[in-house]
Formats: sequence, structure tokens, C-alpha cells
Amino acid sequence: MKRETLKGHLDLLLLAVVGAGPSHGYHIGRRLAEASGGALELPEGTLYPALHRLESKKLLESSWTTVGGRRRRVYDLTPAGKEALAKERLEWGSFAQAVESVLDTV
Amino acid sequence: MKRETLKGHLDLLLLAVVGAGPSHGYHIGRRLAEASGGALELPEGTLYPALHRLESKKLLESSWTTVGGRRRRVYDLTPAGKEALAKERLEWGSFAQAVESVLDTV
DNA sequence: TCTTGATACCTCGTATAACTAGGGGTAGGT
DNA sequence: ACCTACCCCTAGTTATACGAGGTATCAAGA
Repeated sequence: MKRETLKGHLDLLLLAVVGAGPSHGYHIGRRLAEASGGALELPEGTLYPALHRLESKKLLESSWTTVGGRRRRVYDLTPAGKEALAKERLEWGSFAQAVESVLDTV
Repeated sequence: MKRETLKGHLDLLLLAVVGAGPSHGYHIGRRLAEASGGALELPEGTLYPALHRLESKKLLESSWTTVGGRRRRVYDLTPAGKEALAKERLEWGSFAQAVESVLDTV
């Protein structure tokens, strides 16, 4: 995948994954990779700062748990996060459609 | 449109527009806006530097003409640009499909 | 004549965000 | 002991879209 391809779309993807059920950072990465058929394998230097950004924007909230001796930070959507997810889904739809239109018609 | 949405996809769009027929910068912007149903209206501070970038990467080539007293810089695809267009079309396809998969399955 | 709007080009600086490259540590299997 | 998978983090780099500003031509209208 080209370097900049993901830019501006990562938030949507993370919100969508968390929207399907709370989970911790590492697991979110795994679920995203799985759900995309391996196409979207985020390096940790992308994943964790993105989650922090979403939390600082109050779209996610997190709490620490410990499972099997390992600390996990579990994220869930806030109400604002649910709204943002819905909005970003729509925006993705129109963006993708616009791109397809260009690719089809020109 | 959100600020970062376009990032990494602009080259594809510009190559696609020029691939449909050589035209000058300003006109490329108009054709893109038209082909996208008004969704993609690029500011000039985005359009012109992007075209220059593509030319410096040898994906576009340009020549100056004058029509009605106005100077125009007309762009066309190079052979490398045609290849890049084909490649980026495929990459867009897999990216879009990956996103859709995530949005559908999670 | 003067102004406005569309056409047509440009550059500089800024902000954003994904990524690279490091760091830390736990648990289980060989 | 070592390796792999798990699990978290940050600092700095880099790419690129955009805002703001500049230049110039031409046609239409006040």
C-alpha cells in the first residue's frame, strides 16, 4: 500500500472496528487486518497514536485491564464517537463514489 | 470534504483526468469537479503543485500554448504515467474494497 | 472608463497524520 | 536460555493538501 493512501481514512476504520465491540489496541489491529483480508496491517507506530488521537477527541474512551499478566487498554466508542462513525461512513461513501465517478466517466 | 481525505488519492484522479485527454491545469480542475458531480473542487494551491509533482515524477509532460491571449500549460500522460495510472487504479480498487470489507464485516 | 468575474498561472508557509525506529515488558513453548 | 507472540509507548521524519497571497488577460456591464 502506498504511503499516504490511508490518510484521512484511518479514523473511520478504527471507529468501525471499535463500534463492532470494545477491544484493546493490539486486538483492534488484528481485527482490522482480519476484516480487510490482510490488506490493512497497521504498524504499531500508526495504531497507538491514532487511538490516542481519537481518545483525545473524545470519540473513544479507554480503561486498563489486566489479562493473563498483560496490561490491556480497552477502547469503546463514546456517544460522540458513534455519531462520528455514522458521519464518517457517509463521507467515505460520497468520497468513494466521487472517485469512482471520475474513474468511470473521464 | 474533510481535510485529509484526498491525501494519497489525488495523483490517481489527476492522472485519470489527463488520461481521458490532454488538457491544461485549470481545465483539469474543472473536468475533475464536473466528473465528480461537484464533490472534488480543488483549490489552485492544491491543483498546480500536484501537477508539477507529477511532471517532476515524469508521469506527466507539459507544453505551453496561448489561446485567446491566455497562456495555458497543457499536460499529457507519459508512458510511465499510463503505467502509473493503471497501477493506481488497481491500488484504489483494493484499498476501497478493503475499507468496504471492514465497514461491512465488523 | 472602471470594475467585476471568469480564465489561467504561480509560490511560500503551515498543518496534519502515517510511519520509522526505537523503547519497555509478560507469557508460553522448545 | 531463547524465541515468538502478545501488549504498550514516544520522538522524530516525511509527504502532501491546503490557505493565502501574487500576477496577468479578456469580456461584459455600469
